[in-house]
Amino acid sequence: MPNENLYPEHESLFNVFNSIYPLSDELKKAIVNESNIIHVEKKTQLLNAGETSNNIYFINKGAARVYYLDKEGAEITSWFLFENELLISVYSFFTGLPGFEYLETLENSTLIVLKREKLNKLYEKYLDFNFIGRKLTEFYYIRNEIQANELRVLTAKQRYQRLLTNNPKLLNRVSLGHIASYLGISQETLSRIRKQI
Amino acid sequence: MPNENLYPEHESLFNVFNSIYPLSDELKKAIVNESNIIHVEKKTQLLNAGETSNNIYFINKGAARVYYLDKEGAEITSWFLFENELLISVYSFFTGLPGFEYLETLENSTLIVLKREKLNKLYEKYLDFNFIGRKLTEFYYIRNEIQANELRVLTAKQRYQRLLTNNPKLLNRVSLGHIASYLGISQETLSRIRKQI
DNA sequence: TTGATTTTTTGACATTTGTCAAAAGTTGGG
DNA sequence: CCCAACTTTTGACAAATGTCAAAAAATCAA
Repeated sequence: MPNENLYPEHESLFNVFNSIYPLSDELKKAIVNESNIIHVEKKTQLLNAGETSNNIYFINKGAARVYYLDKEGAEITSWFLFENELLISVYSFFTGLPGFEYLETLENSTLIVLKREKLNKLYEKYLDFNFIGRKLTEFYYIRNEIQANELRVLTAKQRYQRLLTNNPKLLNRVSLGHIASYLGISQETLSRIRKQI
Repeated sequence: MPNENLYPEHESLFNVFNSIYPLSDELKKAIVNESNIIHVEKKTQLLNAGETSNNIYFINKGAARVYYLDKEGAEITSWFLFENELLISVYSFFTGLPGFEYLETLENSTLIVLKREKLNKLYEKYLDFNFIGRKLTEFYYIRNEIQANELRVLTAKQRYQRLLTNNPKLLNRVSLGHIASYLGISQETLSRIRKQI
C-alpha cells in the first residue's frame, strides 16, 4: 500500500474514515486540499458563543472541550474530545446558526480544520462520503444518548464511577471543575465523592 | 404535481424527506415497495430489551415512547415520539447489536415500517438518500443534546417548565409517571412541582 | 525556587429531591 | 353504571446535593 503515508498529517483521520467506508484516492486528495493543519496552544478559544460554528476539527494530538454558560454565568462542560475525535458545536455546526457553545483546547493541540462549506461541498460531490458522515454522526449520537441516560438515572457518585471505569485517562487530562459540570454536579460534591472512593 | 397523492399513506413521510432533499420518483417507489403500513394498538411492544432493533418506524398517527429499565427495574422513558417522527432504539438500530431499550406505542397508531436491512440497501443504492439520513440523524442528535444539557443544568422544576412551554401538547398525551422518568425525577416530586405552578 | 494564580478540599448549613406508605382520583371494560 | 386497575396526590421523613466561605494544595511562569 504505497498510499499509506502519502498524507502523513491526515493518516489518523483517514484511518477513522476508512474503518467506516473505503475512501477513494480522489476523495482523500480533496480532503487534503480543502483542509488545513493548525497548531494551537492550550486554552485557545476555537469558537465563542454567538458565533456560527463554521469549522469542524479533527484532533490529531491534544484535547478540547465544548462548554456553555448557564443562567448564572458558570461554565458547563458538555463534552471532552481527544485524539482521533471530531470537534464541533453540534447545534451550531449542524444548523448553520449562531450557537451558545464555546470550543476550547485543553492542551497544546494539532488539529485538522475543515470549513463547513467545504465539507458540504465534499458531501455534494462525493455522495458516498455522506455514508461516512452519517455513521460518524450516529456514533457520536449514541455517546450523547448514553450520557443523557446516565444523567437521568444515576446518582452523582455513580456517574463519577462510570467515568472512572470507562474513561480513566480523562481524569489525568481534565480539571475537576470541568468534570463536575460535565457530570452535572457541583465541584464540592465531586471532591467529596472522590474522597469516599 | 400529479405525484402528490400517488402514495397517500407515505405522504407525510415524503414531505419530511422532501423538506431536506428532493426525493427522486424512483427512490419514492423503492421506499413504498420496501416498507409496510401497520396499525397497532396502544401499549404494543414494538421492541424488547435484548432484541436487535431491526425496524425503523415512521409515525403517521399515534404516539410512542422509548424506555429502559434501571437497576431497580423501574421503567425510565428516554424519548417520546409523535406524528411525523421516526422511532428506533438509537443504540441498537445504529449498531445492529441487541439493545437495552423497549419501544412501546402509547396510543393506537399507524406506522410505516422499514427493515434495517432494507434501509441500508436503500442507502447503498441511492447514495443521495444518505444525505437525508445524515440530516435526520443530525436533527435528532441536536434534540438529544438539548435534553442532556437540560438534565445537567436545570432543576427538576425548571425542566418541567421547559417541557410545559416547549411541548405543551405532550402533557395531554402522556402519563405523569412517564414524564417524570423522562425528566429524571420521581413521580411524587413531579406531582408536587405541578401543584406549585 | 518563589510568589501569584488556579484548583481542590473542607466545614457548616440550606435546599432539593427521593422514598415509602397510604389515600384520593381517574379510567375503561363488562 | 360500577368495579377493578391504574394513575396521581399527599404526608412524614431520609438522603443527596448545593451554596458560601475559607483553607489547603497544586501549578506555572518569571
